[in-house]
Amino acid sequence: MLDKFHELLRHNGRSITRSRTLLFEYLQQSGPVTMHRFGEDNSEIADRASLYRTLALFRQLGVIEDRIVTGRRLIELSDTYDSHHHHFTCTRCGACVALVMPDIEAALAELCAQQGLHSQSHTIEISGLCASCTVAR
Amino acid sequence: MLDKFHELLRHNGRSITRSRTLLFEYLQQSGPVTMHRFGEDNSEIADRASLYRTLALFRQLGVIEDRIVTGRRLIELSDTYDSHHHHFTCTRCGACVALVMPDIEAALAELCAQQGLHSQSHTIEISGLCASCTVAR
DNA sequence: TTAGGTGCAAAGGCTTTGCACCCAA
DNA sequence: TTGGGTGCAAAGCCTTTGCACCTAA
Repeated sequence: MLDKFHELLRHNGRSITRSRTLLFEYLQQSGPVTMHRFGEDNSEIADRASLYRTLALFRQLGVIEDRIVTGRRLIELSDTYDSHHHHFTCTRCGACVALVMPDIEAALAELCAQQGLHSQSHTIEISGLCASCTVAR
Repeated sequence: MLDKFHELLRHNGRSITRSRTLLFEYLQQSGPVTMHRFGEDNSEIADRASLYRTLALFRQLGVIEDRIVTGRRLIELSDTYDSHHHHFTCTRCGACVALVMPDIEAALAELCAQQGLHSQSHTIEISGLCASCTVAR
């Protein structure tokens, strides 16, 4: 994944810098994070202005994507740099479960195709009660 | 829908004011809008501070929801106040197509149920090329 | 060597807050 | 009548920009 990332930078004529590499690695292990958290966790690695510039570059190159989950905006690696999955968020305890759903994704693409739409990417967010909370209620 | 909205306000001990009603009606006919657009379109109806306060109230009462589509944050009525649907956004021309997919939604709920998850709500966002842009390419 | 990248500080914009006045109940 | 709602202006933050210095290639 890191090699792929470096190759992407090279291919786009961008430098492979220490901070870009560290920020990419951070996102790999952090999972979805808020901008606030991202800034706090990486204040040692780069200046705030550079953090914003780096995220802007990552977005432009398709390395990261923004999502809103339960009203909060999150930053996370795009599918190309992380295994493709979706999330179920529990509205009671906040737990987040990863879901893989190849069949449903295929059906979505098919539905689009029927209407002449060429689907390239998608996000699916589900919220509700997780198993423990369903029982606890 | 408007009656339901007024009932919600009453039920929560909030006043039914002219601007709240007008802003609700605006959202009904505008569909998803950016904050920028929302502010511009409603500058005559209320002060900017009131617009923010009204949106905060609408969020708190579950009247509206925020979403990110193609990187932009949009404000729109939640399913309770608008017919439930999802969007396909064209990455080339920005066109937005509403999609209804009852079968896929049922399959999603079923998938969750198999894992002990009780699905309450979901959002599905798809992006790609619309019919015209697929041809134009 | 040099074009792109980064830090620092300042500017810019969006959003929130304080307070006095207004209006729905 | 009166407590919530709104307008106005100021304050707060988050994000971007300008510029000089630094570093990857």
